[in-house]
Amino acid sequence: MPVTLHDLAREVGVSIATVSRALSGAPGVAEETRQRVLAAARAAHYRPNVMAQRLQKQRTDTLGIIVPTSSTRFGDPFFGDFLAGVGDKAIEHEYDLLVSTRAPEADELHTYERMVRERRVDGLIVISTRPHDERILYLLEQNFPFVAFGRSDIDAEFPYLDVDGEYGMYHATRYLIALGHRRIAYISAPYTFMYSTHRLQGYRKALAEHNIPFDEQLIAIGDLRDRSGYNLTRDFLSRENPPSAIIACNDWMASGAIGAARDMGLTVGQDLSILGFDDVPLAQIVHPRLTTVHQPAYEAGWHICDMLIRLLRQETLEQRHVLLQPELIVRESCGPRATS
Amino acid sequence: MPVTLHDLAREVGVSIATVSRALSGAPGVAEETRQRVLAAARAAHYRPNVMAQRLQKQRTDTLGIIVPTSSTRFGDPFFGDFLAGVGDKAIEHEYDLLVSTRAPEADELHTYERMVRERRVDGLIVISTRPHDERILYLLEQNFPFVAFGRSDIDAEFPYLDVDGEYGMYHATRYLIALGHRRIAYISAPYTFMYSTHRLQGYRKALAEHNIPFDEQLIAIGDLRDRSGYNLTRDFLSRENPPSAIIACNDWMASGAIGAARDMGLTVGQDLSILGFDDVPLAQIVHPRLTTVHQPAYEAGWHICDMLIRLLRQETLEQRHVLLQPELIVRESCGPRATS
DNA sequence: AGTATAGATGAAAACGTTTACGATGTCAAG
DNA sequence: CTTGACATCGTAAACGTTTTCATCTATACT
Repeated sequence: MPVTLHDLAREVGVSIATVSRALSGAPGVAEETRQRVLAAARAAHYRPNVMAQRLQKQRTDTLGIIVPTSSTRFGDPFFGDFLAGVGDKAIEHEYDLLVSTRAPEADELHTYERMVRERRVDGLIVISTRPHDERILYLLEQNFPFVAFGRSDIDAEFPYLDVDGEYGMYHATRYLIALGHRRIAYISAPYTFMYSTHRLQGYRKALAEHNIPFDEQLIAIGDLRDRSGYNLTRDFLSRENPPSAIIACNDWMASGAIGAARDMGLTVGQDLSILGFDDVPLAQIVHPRLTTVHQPAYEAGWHICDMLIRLLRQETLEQRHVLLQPELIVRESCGPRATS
Repeated sequence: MPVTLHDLAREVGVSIATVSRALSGAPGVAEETRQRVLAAARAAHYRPNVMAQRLQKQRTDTLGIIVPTSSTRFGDPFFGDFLAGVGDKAIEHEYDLLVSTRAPEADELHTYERMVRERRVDGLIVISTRPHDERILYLLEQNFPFVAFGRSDIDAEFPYLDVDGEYGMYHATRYLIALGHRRIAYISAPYTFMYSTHRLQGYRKALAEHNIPFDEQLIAIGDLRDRSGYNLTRDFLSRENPPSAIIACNDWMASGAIGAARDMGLTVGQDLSILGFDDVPLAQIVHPRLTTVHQPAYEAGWHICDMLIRLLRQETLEQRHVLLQPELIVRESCGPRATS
């Protein structure tokens, strides 16, 4: 039913080859003919069949991203912003964006194979990288174009963009130290995320620089949700020698920590300092407003997508490894150590 | 380079038609041949070229959803959850999910045309419906399969799933009235969203039932962000006869309202009652925890996607119009009217 | 006038599938 | 032995493009 090149060709009285050339702007067609074709196309509301184009061109003009919905990550506004950045960039260059949630029961690599082997997409964006990331190893092995959001510790080079978690945590920790804190608890993200390690590094580096011994007891691992921030904070605060400050690996856990402190009768920002990571909108809503490390989610998505598109177009990337330096946003949840 | 049907055919010594039949499970191929083909396919790691299949079948096996990134909606975790529900359902039935952000400068309908006329997707999910929704009119006119999240006021029937905002607001308002409140301010969403009207209806209905006159002065329109909730609340509270309760059309504005009340020295839940809508994770984090109307975002996305797939498979929908009744979640942000 | 050249066009192959149709072979019933 | 039914398989068309190559015409040059 929809109008095809063939229809237009018959209409105008030329061959489909000429129509194709006229519409694509290819050289080798008389200006007068081109105008006739364009007029006919407009009149008939012609639109190309993209599937036919894709089969012919052996390109899908589609980018893919696979997100685990089971994890906490999808409901996180950080992710929504990231995706918005990716999407805006993609459409700017007329790429489609295929978002696939990972079927929970299925093997994760199976989802990647589906994308790669069945040629559903031209390139992939890999998010929340992990140590020894098998997805990256697979894509490298298949020689499939991708850009990762985050680094990994595998023994191979690949293009990525990452927010420098070590840098961010280093400065956050220094900030707390400058405020007089010495016992700073740290609520980490699970070590299955590569960034956990980096951020912890920054924390340790700042401590070391100020000759504060690293205390294993002050490290806890949360699940990124506010509930675990709450529980772990209650745990920390009920010890005999409680910390005077707590750093959480994301704003949700930090917000949970604020709730715990409040429930235990402490004034956050005075009796206890709490510092987050991400700077999601929530950070400005909780009371007191959260001092945190800002991750430019939208920009990161935008930039990664840009890198991937350049990769696909064979343009040389000026930088295959981008490390963004996050900024510490000082609000009200941290203060000088209470002199008790 | 990748292996095709043709390669397999040559390998096994049969025609590509037989190979195709064997792989697809179609009848008319000897069991012994089928096994040989399957073995060869496995050995060669054969995967079909989906673009070729799509061109041939005239189906894309892809669902589309278009999201405006400029609006506040994308960063909203509500939307992330919704999308997760859609994505999980889609992959369950082996559909791809195409997520397109609307190019901000471009005409919105242009994005829909791209999807429909160029046959990028088999069906669409239309979100945040509006009064006289031109997108719906367009899809109806093109006879293109879609399911809407939300109703509209246009003069035509179409399949949708909606959360009954009138029901939700009606019960929320009744709840406040039962607590003794009479002057209940209402921070609406912009009327460009269809649900704004419904929710306001529920509010008015509850008032009318209790013979409380509707006061235009108590209605304000926010932009869904916490900032506007904050500003409008300060505005309400600085009047000579301030309301004793405030309903906001989403949790973000409600959270902003909580901040404003706090800044003005009021204790939320005692001096002032605040009620939200959506029940995003934030609602449990703010202090006091927000009494709000729960919208099942994930389930809604899941269900809508299910409806769309059934539509595409020509199965008859048991219900073309689904109205979910949201539940009031009572927490701590509302209390009896202060007897001053 | 003859010929080289450039520009415009069409025929046809190709992309990798699915499927309608026809051909072949086998076997049982008449 | 003939006939029909059935199972199996191959041929070829189709899906709607893009692109290579050959053809044709008109112009310009010798």
